[in-house]
Amino acid sequence: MDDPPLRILIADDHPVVRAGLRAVLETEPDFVIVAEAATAEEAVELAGSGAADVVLMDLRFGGGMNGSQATAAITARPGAPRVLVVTTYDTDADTLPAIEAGATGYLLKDAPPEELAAAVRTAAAGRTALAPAVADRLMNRLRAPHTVLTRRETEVLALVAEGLSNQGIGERLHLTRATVKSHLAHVYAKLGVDSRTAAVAAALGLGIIRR
Amino acid sequence: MDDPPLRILIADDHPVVRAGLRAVLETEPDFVIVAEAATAEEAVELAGSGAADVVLMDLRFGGGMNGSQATAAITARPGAPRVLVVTTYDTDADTLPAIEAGATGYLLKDAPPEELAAAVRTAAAGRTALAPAVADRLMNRLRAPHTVLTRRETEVLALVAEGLSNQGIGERLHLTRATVKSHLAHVYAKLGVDSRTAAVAAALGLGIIRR
DNA sequence: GCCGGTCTCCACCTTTTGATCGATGCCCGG
DNA sequence: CCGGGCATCGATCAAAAGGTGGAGACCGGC
Repeated sequence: MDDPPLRILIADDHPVVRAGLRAVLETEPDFVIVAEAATAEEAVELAGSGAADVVLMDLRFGGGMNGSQATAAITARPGAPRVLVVTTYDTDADTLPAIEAGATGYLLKDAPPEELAAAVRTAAAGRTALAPAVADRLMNRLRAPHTVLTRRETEVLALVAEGLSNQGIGERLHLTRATVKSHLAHVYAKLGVDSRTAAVAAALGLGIIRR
Repeated sequence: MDDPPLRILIADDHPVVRAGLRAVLETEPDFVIVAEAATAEEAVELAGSGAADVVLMDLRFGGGMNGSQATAAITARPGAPRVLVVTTYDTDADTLPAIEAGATGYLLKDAPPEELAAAVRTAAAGRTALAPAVADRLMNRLRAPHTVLTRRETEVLALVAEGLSNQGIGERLHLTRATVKSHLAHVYAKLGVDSRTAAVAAALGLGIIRR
């Protein structure tokens, strides 16, 4: 084993998780943790210096840029390191943007240590490393092509989810009641529902809106 | 420093988090990690053996018993160890049951290592260790004494959150529309809202209904 | 240059919801 | 045994939401 070491950058806002990933990965003799980042911005900066082969990226940071945005920023550059998303969350809302952003893999934090190490090697080699649960969902996604709401529709729907009336939404967005209703009618059609509450429920399930 | 060591049990379904907590806590010379549990059931069993002074408890496990239930099971016994909840989630839906279940403290995983160690000592001494964010919310909770919906009201509200109409809810529960409306009127009053969608939003925030 | 999607708005009509009065029966605790 | 909370229903009325069938303006792509 005289291969060059595999250089890893850990990006997570939780000190405990950083320590955990470090502890798990350092049991592999050819892995070297070259840096840790506590914010997405920091991760982008450190990844840009070319010091790492693989970035382990969390998706949610306390504030500011999120993990998907950071992933996009990192992978956009030539000669960028591979980004392996390691997160707690396993929903469409989280996975899809991360994968679109150019993540090489997506693991869940409940993965056993060996799987984690194996995924890092897979990612370093440029191949995709997906957690089984994530892989499953992606397959389903391909079968049922996904609902795309326009920006305006999503915006209106988000306000519906906050309990506002059409009138209230209109005032908030400087629109008439008619326009709001029009947007909502389109949303209902796309989601296959026929009431605002059902739309909110469906959208929460699909990860179109959050919380 | 010839104090007896402080014996700690780590309960979390994520290997990475267990490794992280272990790594962080082992920097304290008088801390000893006596065991790790990957399920809530395992945690209850290990805590019952009297081998630990403090249990670090996650709230969400993959399946089966959750952390609050495990906390209740552990603290119910005489001579039980202190339970310190350490989790990612910071919502009423998570904190309140845990505290009611007898947790001595509640920390978030983004706490800095020193704070974590300090909290373990505080908990071991039987004093309450709360993350600032959690403490804040508890204060608010005391000011606005909490909403208790009756079983029927909660049941109706849950169906509203699924997008059913009053008529549909009535059919599902074998009630007339009038009864459903009556229950909902009470729900609105208790939650301080005036529409079904707002009620769903509020209830999700308060953890009265889930997902 | 025209087509399609998006965003904006209007009018008319039906259905649903919410608000406000009720009423009855049940059960539990003081 | 009586009050109060709970659960069940009724009726009425105004407001909101949803359905239908439009229209004009903008913009990007073929």
